[in-house]
Amino acid sequence: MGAVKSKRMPRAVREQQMMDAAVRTFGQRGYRAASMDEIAELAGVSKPLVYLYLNSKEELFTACIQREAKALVAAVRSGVEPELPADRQLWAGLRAFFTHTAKNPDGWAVLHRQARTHGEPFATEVMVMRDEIVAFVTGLIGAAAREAHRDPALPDRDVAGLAQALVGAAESLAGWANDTPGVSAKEAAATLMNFAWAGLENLMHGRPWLPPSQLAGQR
Amino acid sequence: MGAVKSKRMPRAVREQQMMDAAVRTFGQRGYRAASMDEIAELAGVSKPLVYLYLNSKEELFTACIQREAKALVAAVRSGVEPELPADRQLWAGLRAFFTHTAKNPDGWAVLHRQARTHGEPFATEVMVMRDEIVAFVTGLIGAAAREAHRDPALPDRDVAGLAQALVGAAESLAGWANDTPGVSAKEAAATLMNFAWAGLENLMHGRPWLPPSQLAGQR
Amino acid sequence: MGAVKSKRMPRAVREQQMMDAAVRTFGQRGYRAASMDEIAELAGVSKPLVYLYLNSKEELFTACIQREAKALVAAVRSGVEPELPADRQLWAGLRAFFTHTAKNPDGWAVLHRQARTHGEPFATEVMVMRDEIVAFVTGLIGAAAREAHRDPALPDRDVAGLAQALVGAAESLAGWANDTPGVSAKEAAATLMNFAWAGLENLMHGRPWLPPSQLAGQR
Amino acid sequence: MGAVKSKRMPRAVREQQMMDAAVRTFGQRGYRAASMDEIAELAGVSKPLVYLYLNSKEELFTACIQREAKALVAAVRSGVEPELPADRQLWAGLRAFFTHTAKNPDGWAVLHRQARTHGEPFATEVMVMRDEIVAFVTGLIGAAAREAHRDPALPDRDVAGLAQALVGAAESLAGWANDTPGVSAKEAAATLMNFAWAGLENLMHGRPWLPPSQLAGQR
DNA sequence: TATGAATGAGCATTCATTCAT
DNA sequence: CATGAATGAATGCTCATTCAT
Repeated sequence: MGAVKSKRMPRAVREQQMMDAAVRTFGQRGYRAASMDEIAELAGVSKPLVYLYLNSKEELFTACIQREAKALVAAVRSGVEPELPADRQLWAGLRAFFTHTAKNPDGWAVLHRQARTHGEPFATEVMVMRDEIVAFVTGLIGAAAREAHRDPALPDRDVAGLAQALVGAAESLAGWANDTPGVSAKEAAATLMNFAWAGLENLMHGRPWLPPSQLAGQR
Repeated sequence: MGAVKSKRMPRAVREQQMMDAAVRTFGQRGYRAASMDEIAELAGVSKPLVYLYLNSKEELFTACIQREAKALVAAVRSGVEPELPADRQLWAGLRAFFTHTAKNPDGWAVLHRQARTHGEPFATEVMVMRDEIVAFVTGLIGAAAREAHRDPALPDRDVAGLAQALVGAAESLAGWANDTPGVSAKEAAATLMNFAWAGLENLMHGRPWLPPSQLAGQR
Repeated sequence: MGAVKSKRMPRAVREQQMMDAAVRTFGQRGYRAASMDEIAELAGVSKPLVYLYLNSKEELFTACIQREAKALVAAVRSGVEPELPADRQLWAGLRAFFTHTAKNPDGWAVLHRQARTHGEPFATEVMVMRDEIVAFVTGLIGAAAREAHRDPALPDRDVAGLAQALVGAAESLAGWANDTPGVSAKEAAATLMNFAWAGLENLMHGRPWLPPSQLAGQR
Repeated sequence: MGAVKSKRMPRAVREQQMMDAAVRTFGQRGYRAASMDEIAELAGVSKPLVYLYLNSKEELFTACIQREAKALVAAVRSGVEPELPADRQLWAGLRAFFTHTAKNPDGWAVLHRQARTHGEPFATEVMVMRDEIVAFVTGLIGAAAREAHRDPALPDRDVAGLAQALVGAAESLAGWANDTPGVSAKEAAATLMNFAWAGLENLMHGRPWLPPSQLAGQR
């Protein structure tokens, strides 16, 4: 199960082993509670080698964040076919997302829990990736709205808020699916589609929910 | 700006000062990175006094979690009138929630980010509170479904998933509203209602979104 | 069993309560490990009062040593009748000694274990008392030697060494008797008399044990 | 006087240096009063290195106790020739004992004063060694009793008490010899043999000292 | 007489980080 | 390429001691 301990491996391989160990340790213990000793031991190398390759705890953590972020974005992207209608794209993206986070719980913990918890400069790293995903979702919602021939279009600001809500719900459900035995990636995706898409459709077709004070005039 | 440094205060007062400082420090730095020295200094007292009153870092953190959880639940409760229809109850609850988290960003950070990130025994404390809120939302969705004379009723399991998604989205939007200048509590609440309620209504009236493979037969 | 907690007691009484608590705590925990908090609590008073009456931990410990030393010497003295022959005086003294140490294990622990373990200035306090007892025993041995019409007399230096050995053996047996269930004061005293007196008699009558190198000429 | 401060020594050597420093510090100050800072400084290393090699203050103290106990037992053992008659074995053992304690006053203080004073788990460590020595002495007394064709034999319980007294006297004399200038190991051993052996011989030949109440019938 | 409130100083322990080989 | 040896700088926690009432 553990990596076979062998000497003289190429640098790239060793680096990946170290980062595997680091992601696991950071994901489970958190940034502060993870010790370089533990990471080095788990990676099967000496501590100075970790420093030789990755310079410092901070850089190591940053490298982990970047690697995991890249992997997550790649997974979502590779699940989506841009030709399909918006809801099927979203459905595919969510399934890829929940599948990836379920298969990489430590990586997901690093991105979602640890990186955002331990302040600058780590939070920024994740924000870049998150914004990329938010932009993708924003694009989908906009496209759907256009498909629905909605006129006037949903204000950009509203679209942004909805995308944030959707991505937030997805993040939260990912944690829930990982922590709740018996919840599959597909089920989590379906729950979210049910929760979100029908609501989005109503919006797109000009049937928003309105606060009570505005009920009189508009509903 | 800071409280006037005065000596010899009754224990109850000092304890609140210490916990204020602790919530702020824990919320911003995280459990591990926060030092008792910093907390004591921010509270304007010496470290031994913090230990005399609050015993240990762990107990102090737990006390913070409990105080903030109680305050949040109380805020949401006091915003809701149980006589109103389900959507207006939810609307009121969300406004109270976003208002409270906006006014207590550090308390919210302690509950949402730090407590859940730093493992047992802290996570459990928050779970109790969170489950209470999830149960409240679950009740609302169930009530709404009954009001809509839905038959057959939404399966319990689906309701649970939806409640999780809604609460998760709310938690995420709270962070977003806190971090994005110009987003008011009311706006966040409206975004979430729009996102969630219309979708819930579709579900309640038996119009779920269905994955592509089932489209042929069911839609 | 514990002291009844009542306010406004005369100083002398309070002081004794504090010293009782202190002797017990010092005896069981040791000088360093005993905390003023624990002593004050055990005495049923507040810490500042302990300081008001006894000034400092060091003075408190010294006071304990002196009180217990006085009590021990008084106990031994009161058990001895100076008219009796030397062996019966010693026998009476030893019984009184073992009886007292058995009834005051904490006091004895303070004197024998703690005071001598924690360096100056405490060791000196005990030495004064110990030397008094050694002098008493030295006197007895000398008297016995004269009774035996020993001529030439035992050299003073030998007598001193023997007294040291006897007192040391007594101290050690006191600990042994306290720690070994079922060993009475009388039994400990008898063991020591058997061990010591017969040997002393041989010496007094000019039949010393001699090291091997001197055997040829003297035995 | 002090060892030349040199860096980069093999672990085994450094460990001995640390334990030398620890024995000295613990012996003079006591377990609680000794600080790891002081030990590290005396050993000429930094504190983390002490922890790296010896894990904790408690383990360090235990390691000291075990090292010193082993050394003391080895010293006594190597001084004894099992072929000799009992009194000469005892004489040889005592000389070895007093010689060793005189050469290692701090080690002896650790074993005799500090370890037994500071409760579990340290006291147990010393007890093991002490019981070994008591057993050795018990064996000698028993052998001597048989050599003396004593019949009926001395009861086991009496032999045990005598061995305790002898070992206790030896321990006490070791402290006395260390603290009293001009008392050699040989002298201390001779004093104890004089004090003890002649008395033992009386016992072995059936001439015990009896308490006054029993004099009438038995002497 | 008696105490609740408060602290300066110290201690065991840990950790990220660097040399010398 | 790889590591055993080593440390400066915190950090959680405790304790003897004092002050204001």
